[in-house]
Amino acid sequence: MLSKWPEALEERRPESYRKGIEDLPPLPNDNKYEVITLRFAPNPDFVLHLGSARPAIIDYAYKLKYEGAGKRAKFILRFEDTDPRTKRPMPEAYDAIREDLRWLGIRWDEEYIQSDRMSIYYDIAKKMIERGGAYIAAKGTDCTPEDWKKSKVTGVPCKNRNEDPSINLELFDKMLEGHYQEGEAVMVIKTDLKHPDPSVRDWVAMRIIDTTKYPHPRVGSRYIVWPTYNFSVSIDDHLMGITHILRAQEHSVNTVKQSFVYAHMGWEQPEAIHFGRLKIVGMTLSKTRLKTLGIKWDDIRLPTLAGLRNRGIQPEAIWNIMLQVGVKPTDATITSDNLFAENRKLIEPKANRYMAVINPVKVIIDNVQERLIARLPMHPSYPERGYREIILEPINGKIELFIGRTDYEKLDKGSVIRLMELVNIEVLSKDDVVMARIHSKDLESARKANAPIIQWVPINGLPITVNRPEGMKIIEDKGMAERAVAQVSIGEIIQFMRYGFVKKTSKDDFIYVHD
RNA sequence: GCCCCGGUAGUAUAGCCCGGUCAAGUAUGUGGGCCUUUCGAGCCCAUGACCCGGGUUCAAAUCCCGGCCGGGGCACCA
Repeated sequence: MLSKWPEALEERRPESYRKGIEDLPPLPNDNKYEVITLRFAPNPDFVLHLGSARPAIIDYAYKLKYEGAGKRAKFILRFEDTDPRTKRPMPEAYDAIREDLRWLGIRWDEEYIQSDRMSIYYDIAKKMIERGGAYIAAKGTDCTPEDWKKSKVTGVPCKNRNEDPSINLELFDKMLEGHYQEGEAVMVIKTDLKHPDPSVRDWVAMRIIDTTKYPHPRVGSRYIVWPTYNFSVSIDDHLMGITHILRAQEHSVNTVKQSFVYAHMGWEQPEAIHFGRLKIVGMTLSKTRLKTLGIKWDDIRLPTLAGLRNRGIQPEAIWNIMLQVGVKPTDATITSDNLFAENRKLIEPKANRYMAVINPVKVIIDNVQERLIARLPMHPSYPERGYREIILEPINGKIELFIGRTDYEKLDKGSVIRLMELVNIEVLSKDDVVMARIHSKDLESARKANAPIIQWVPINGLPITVNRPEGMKIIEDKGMAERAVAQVSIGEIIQFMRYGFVKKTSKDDFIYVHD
């Protein structure tokens, strides 16, 4: 079992994942299938976000679960890009999605792109017509697209529905040859004209898209006849041997629609499991809304995987959330605090501690005779990671340093505070700067005086900027950090004590991860 | 309007198919305590839920009916 884990995950905390995976309910009729085959089928019109990552993680979790139980299992990645007009694929999305999946520790056994498989869909379409499972509604025949639409309301089949397959095959060839413009001809699956759900009645399987006007980013204008979602999915799921389909509730009617393709072709329909919608309070998971924001898809304000990755969220945190939410058909509402709490558990032991102050205010400690030395642990729970020292030399009997604005505001004349690991001071006056004198040195005295313990930065600290997302805004927190922060490598997550976890992005820039 | 699918503590989830062991488990949150030179983590204690009404039954979170509430679908989108 453990050997099946991608290295990225194995390095971290495989036990907890394993536990979550074991707890997943078994898939229906799992004994019936020799190889449990699952697929993740994104539309490459955008990158993955928290909502679209759910089926990917759950599918992959099931693969691991069954492999762990000694059964064969397969995970297939399939790009569904059969609409160059209204859901135009984003050329960068193919690679971006692959990267998102790899970041999640997901590996796929096979990969397909639907726009490469057009001849397969044409082939099956012809077989469907031959078998009398589909017909063409076309301009200039006794069954125009308008007639077909009417037939769904009246229940009276339009003429081509009962025609000999050869007539419909001929019309289909005319579609392929370009005799018809957009909207002038469609191939329709015969279902049930009296079905209680009107959308199930004789639905469109093939339609014409003018790819000279809307070229496909991968195959350009090579094809004008395109399969619809339900048709291409039915075909691919069968041809790829998919045994179980896990998808959102919004697809439940599609299972009904697709059953007619399976019935006409004499194929066995895969098991479908539908789960409810995932909502994150305060974040939109609507692709169309995210796209219209006009900011890049990996921006730290967005709930895209790329955005979360840049923000400093660990892939395991996303796994944990998804496994907790599971596969129930009910909707689930989680908060970003849930995600941050999971992430905190993961980064807390790794992140070393440093001091930084936001909006610095100067403190002058007067009448200091000897130098002061602070010895700070890199991480209080792991003393073996070592310490660093900050030495403050008095100049003319004075030591100057910075504290943060919010701490400054809580001070009054006479307040006693402890500068962490350094000294206890008493405030003498408070103007643009704080004048203070040494009150005592040891921690016990600070406790006795009920002195708050605050972080500080020496006068020669490093200027820093922390970019802190708040809703759709990014707040720039400007401040100073102790010089040891210069040694932190780019990309590393550390904690600025009493402020929060931050990720270093350049010499003096940081991203606020969460508190 | 029509057609599906749901409703267990603040949130998430287990239990429901196969009624009793459920005066409902777990996680997280919240309150309190311990620990700790930040925060967090950790440990201990506490808090808190079966949508409502009928029915079946010796017995209902679990089965049936009705209501209410929520979600989804009703495309030549996926």
